[in-house]
Parts: sequence; structure tokens; C-alpha cells
Amino acid sequence: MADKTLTDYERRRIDNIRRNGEMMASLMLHQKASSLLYSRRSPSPKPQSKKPKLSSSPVAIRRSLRTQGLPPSSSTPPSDDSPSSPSSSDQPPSTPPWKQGPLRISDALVGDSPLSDRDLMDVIKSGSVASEVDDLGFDPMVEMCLKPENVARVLPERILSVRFLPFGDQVVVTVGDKAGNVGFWDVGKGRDGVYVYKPHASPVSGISVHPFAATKIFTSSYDGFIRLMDVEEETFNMIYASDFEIFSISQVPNDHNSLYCGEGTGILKAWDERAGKVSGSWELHEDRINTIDFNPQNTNSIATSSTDRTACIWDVRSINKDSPESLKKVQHLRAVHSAFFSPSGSCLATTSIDDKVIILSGSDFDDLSMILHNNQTGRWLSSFRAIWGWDDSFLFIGNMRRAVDVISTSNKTTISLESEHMTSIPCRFSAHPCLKGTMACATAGGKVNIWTKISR
DNA sequence: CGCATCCTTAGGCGG
DNA sequence: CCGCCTCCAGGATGCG
Repeated sequence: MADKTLTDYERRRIDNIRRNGEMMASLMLHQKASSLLYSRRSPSPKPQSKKPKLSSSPVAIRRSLRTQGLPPSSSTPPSDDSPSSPSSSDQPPSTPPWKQGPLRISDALVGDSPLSDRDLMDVIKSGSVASEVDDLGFDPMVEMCLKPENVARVLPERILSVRFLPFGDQVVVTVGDKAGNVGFWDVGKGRDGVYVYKPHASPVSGISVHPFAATKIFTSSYDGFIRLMDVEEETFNMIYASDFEIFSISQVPNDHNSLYCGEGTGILKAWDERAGKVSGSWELHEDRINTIDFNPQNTNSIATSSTDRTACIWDVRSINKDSPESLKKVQHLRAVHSAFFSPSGSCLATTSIDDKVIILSGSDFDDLSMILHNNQTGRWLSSFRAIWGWDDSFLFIGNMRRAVDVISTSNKTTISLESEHMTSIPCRFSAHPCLKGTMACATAGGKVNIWTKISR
């Protein structure tokens, strides 16, 4: 009633200020326990005003919480958050999980998940980490289908990130949504296999699973934090805090201790987890970095895509700090939402809302080919990103007609996979790292569809 | 040029 | 079942 007298902007601004205040207060509480030094930008005078440029913002001193070696038992949350209280009123509950630094997995579990997530923990701990996929040819058009039991609403909000755990023997997918929720779906258990946690306050921009240890799952968020969900330690700890939104995350293949993220207006940061500090920082783009991808064949080579309309390939060993120069630059006409290396590492596929998918191939990525594709997702859908299948021959990308488009890289044709069970537009995709033919696509309504290989 | 403002869009949910 | 709400993406336009 009363807020009818306020404009949307005013309402949102008041809300932002209140949230920021609560955030500050709760972090101060934890400071004494964790010695986290933390400086957040003050609320902007106008909520719509752009995020501060690097130069105008105070530098925050950051400290890894995980390196403090906090035992799970010593990081007990405030005692007043008895799980029995339904807290159905709109009174703010005391210190919600996503405001806490160190955090136990069980404390981040969201109400409508199963009573215990013990089953999920056991599944993740017992899953056997993958072997390589075979190199036999595969035709998604004739070998993939969507079964009705492989569709579920996993999260309440728009999904931004989706990733399979790298198990060869069971299918578990993890997704992150706009509200900061991280969901797991143990697909074989049907809808009973859905678990939801809320470790973040803002959209979950990326999920990265350790390639040889599926019990370590990193999540990045617009809230400026990277968290590590460690199933062995049963913690969901904050390992990196930025003053800026984190838009992308990627782990260095074969390196347990190195993590890259894209934050703020075009900054690429390298995080050394063992040392608990930033080991590199480069201003690579003029706008947000939407994806970071390592070349599987040469892990010194990374590709970034940016809203500044370019995608670039860099050699991480030799980026000039003052004037970074890319090895390769793809110029689009609009924001670029992804740039991914093919499984062999010899091609790069970029996707832009200029309605083009560009493929670089050949020695030194000198050959460029282009496929026209409708990427006008608008405001309510996550932007489309063409991902590679299990070899260099095709790409998956969403289609606004509620279909999965399969782009053949050899003849540049597009064919649509459709299913009566896919009732909304698939936006974000993940190809299973070791099960050929198993592919997840996630939607703006929080649904996940798992396409699988037709069994014969 | 830097800004403010407006427009587009799909899907869940409530009445 | 229709109409309302979402609301920080990103571009276009138009202003000073």
C-alpha cells in the first residue's frame, strides 16, 4: 500500500541500502572470528548508476578464509538460527547463510530441499571420477533424446550456470541461479534427487568443478565472492572476496591451486589458492568478461569473451600489464557472450548477440567462418552460448523456439533438436565430460533438461 | 562525451 | 486462463 507512493527506483534503492547495511553488519560480526578485512563499496546514490571504475574505488585488503584453517566445528553459526523455526514472516532471519564467511554446507541448505542432504554428500564422495570419452563419431541428431523423467525444476529462478560433476558412473548436475542459489540434481533419483543451497546473495555467474576431485566445487557470483564447496570438509567457504561483481570463473586444467576469474569492468584475476592471494591481475577488456576458457591442448592459452564486443586469445605467461596484447582478437558487432575452445583445442567458437557464431580454426586460428543464429534472448533469458559437443564436429546452442540447435562445423548447417518435454527455452548448456550423448540445458524458469544417448 | 531514460523479452504464478 | 510481475542486459535515443 504505502510503497505505491514510491517509484520502483526508490523502492529498489531503499532495499539496496538496507541490504548493504545488513551485509556490512554481519561481516563485521564475523571479522573478529576470521580476521577478514573487508571493504565494500558504499551504496551508490543512484541504484542505476554504473559500477565504480577501478580508479575511484578504495582498494580492499583480501584474505582467504579457507587458509585460516578454520575447523568446521569452530565456525558454528550464531546459535539463534534454530532450523525448526519456519521463519515464514518477512522479518529478516538472523544472519542468512549467504552473508556468512565460513559456512557449513548443512547451514546453506534451503528449506524445501529434502530433510537431509546426507544422500547427496555420499553420492558426491563415492562418485568415481571420469575416464576419457571415446573418440568414436557421434551424431546428436539421431542418437539423443529427452525423456520426461529427465526434466525437473531444480531452482526457483533464472539459471546462469550449469555443470556436470565429472562422474563416469552416475549423473549429477549442478546449477546456479539469479538469486544466488546453487542446486544439485542426482538425476537418477528423479525429482527426489534435487537439493538446493543458497551460498550467494546475487546471481551465480559460474561453477567450476575440480577435474580430479568432484568434492571441490567453486562458485562465483555477482556478489563479489568465490566460494568453495568442499564436501569432504562439509564447508561452503568463502575463498575470495572482490569489491566488484565476478562474472566468470575458470580453473587451470591440471593445476589444483590456480583459479581465474573475470571481475568488474574487464579485469582478469588469477587466484593462487595455496598461497591465498591474487597472483595476477590484468585489465584485458573494456567491459565485463563473460567467459574464460583454457585451451585443453595448451594450458597457457586462454580465451576471453566480453561485452566490449570482442573475444580474445591470450598467452597467460606473457600478458603485458600496462598494455595487454592478445594473440588473436575476434571483433563482433555486439556483446560477445562466450568463447570456447573445441575439445581438441584447435578451434574456437564465439557467440554474440549480434546474431553470429564465429568459428576460428586452422593453424594459429587464422581461418574464420561464421554462422548466422538468432541470439536475441532479451532481458529475461540468460544469453545464449554455443558450447562444443564431444569432438570438434558440432556445437550446441539454444533456440528461441524451445529447441536445441546443433551446428555442424564442417558444413555450417544448423539443425534443431526438439522435444515435447522441453517446455521452455534452453539457454545455458553443459556437455557431460565423460558420458558422450549426455547433455544438460537450463532455462530461465529454473528447469534443467538432461538429454541422453538413445539406448539400443 | 557522459548521462538518463526507455524498450525488448519469456515464464511463473496469482486471481 | 489471462494478466501481472520480473527489473542491474544491453542497446538506442536523446539530452545537456
